Amino acid sequence: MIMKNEDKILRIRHSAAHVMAEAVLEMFPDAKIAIGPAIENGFYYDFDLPRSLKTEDLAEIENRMKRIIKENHPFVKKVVTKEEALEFFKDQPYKVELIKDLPGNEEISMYSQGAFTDLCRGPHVENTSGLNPEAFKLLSVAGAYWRGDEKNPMLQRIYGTAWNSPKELRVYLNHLKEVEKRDHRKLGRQLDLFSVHEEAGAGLIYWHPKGARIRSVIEDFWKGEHFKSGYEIIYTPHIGKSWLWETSGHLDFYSDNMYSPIKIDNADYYLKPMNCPFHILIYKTLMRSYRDLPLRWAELGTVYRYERSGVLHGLLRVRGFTQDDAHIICTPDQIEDEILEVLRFSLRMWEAFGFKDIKAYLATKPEKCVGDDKQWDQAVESLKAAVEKENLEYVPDEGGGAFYGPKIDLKIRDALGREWQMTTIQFDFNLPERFDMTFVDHDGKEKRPYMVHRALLGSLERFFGVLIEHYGGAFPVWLSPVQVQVIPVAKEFYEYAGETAKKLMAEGFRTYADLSGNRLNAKIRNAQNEKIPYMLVVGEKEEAENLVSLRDRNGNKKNLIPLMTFVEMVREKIKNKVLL
RNA sequence: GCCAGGAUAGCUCAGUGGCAGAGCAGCUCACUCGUAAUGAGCAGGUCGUGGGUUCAAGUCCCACUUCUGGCUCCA
Repeated sequence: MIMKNEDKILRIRHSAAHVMAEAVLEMFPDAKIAIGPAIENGFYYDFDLPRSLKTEDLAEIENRMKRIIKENHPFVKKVVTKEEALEFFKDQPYKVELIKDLPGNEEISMYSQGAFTDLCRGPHVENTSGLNPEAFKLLSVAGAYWRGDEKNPMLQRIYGTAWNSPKELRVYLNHLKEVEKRDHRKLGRQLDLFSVHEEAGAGLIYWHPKGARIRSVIEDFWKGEHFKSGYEIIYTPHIGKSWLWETSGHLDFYSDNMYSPIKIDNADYYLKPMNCPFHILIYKTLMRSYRDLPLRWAELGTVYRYERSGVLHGLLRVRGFTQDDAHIICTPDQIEDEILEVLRFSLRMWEAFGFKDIKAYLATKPEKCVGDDKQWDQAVESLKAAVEKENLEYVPDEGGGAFYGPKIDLKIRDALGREWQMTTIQFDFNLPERFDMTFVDHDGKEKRPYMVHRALLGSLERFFGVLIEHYGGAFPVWLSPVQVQVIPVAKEFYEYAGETAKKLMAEGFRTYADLSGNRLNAKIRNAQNEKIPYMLVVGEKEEAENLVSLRDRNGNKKNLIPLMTFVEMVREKIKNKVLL
């Protein structure tokens, strides 16, 4: 039998989950088993156990799994009726629930290996010997609600990873190590980029000078690109009275994510969780003609959203963040061009920051929604047309749109192959209605404009987190907080080093001279650890003829070159936004 | 919020009921030192917070805060 590789690895992982369940049942004969699917890179199984598992238990489960694998049990499939299945699993309440929920026409099958039988659609490897006892590893124990619903009991989930060969397992474990090394929280501290202060509030980010330098470069670039692309930039307040949020509907459908109000002069003010209502108020300060549209208004708008304490995560999940937000307000016949242009803009942005692998997710009309079918169709069509024109791979999510409009989300793949959802381009049929936005059309009649909400980078915090991990802290020169470190070989050359740094600063570079008491080797090492792109070593030879000796962070050297040659070279690299 | 595991010097971590430790970073001093750590010395902690058990608590118990890995959700 020939099977595709993907199919084979799924069988291995799914079978590993069954073997794990068998091992756990050996240790806890009264355990209730829930579900155990194959997932990306591995598998898990959920159990209801008499006691909580410790990390040490994983080793024992692993050993039992190895033994079971070596015992060479075939995986045997058996097709049963619903009644037979219910009878067989009568002591397994989770299985009973699953069986009861199976549609009547579906074939019900069970798979057995050795002493273990599970309700399962399959497929599996033919025999436990199809698993390599040295090519899997149990990774962690975690809590997980039965069927992902927090009203249900919490089960214990064991995560594992399984591969074709021990070598593949080693590669994957190394990948995990690399992920850990690049963790933005770790690099954020090592490179002195940002911090979070528990005593001052979780999920709130402090940007240190070096992180803020990067942010400032990002913001400048972002603003420039927006002006070039026909956007205006606006600024709006951080709080708004309850009238605003009642009108927008946020107090009805978004209040779980909003903070309690602040009382000012007997009125309730809320921290903004979104920028849209503010932008709309600006729109409504004038009568708008079709001649004024499209309007493209962007804001680096800082919003605050309540996130449950358990989900906060470094820069990637926070309670206060700055969206690179914009609203496009246009007439129905402008919408297709506008969407295409936003998408192109977004792709240009990602390219500039070094991300090339991008996938689109298109979410269409859900059952419950506002707006009429014609609007939805046109909106979805314009989204589809745009991704197709750009030859972007896209995954449709039928019925996955919000009640107020369809959207495209872009997921970008980073250097480690992980996908991050960043860009969102979202129609809104709700707010124009609620705020009674209008424009005067050719015929002199007031009509409702289309509104599109979009964030390209998503939020600056989250984007920065992804950027740090993508580059492992070694940013391209144009983004590096320090671009050039001037390193004198001994005290007598400190003056020349200082002058050199001053000249570079005058040329617009971010640069320092290392005038510490350290020795040359230590200075190089420090610059290297800070991942500074360029080091200029200066000593007697350099000072005599106004030269510098270049060493980049990859260790490449170019000795005794004129300072201006270096300046021209780096200027080119910055212009082209290359790594080094 | 829920499940599990953590919180000890600025950082990384050791310390299993009996005098709070190490390395790095910091500070001081010495060293004429060419591409990834020069050496010596000094200083640094209410052991996350509050309560309890004990002759004695970093260590055991309870509550809270917060972090990590998940569940749910999302920029």
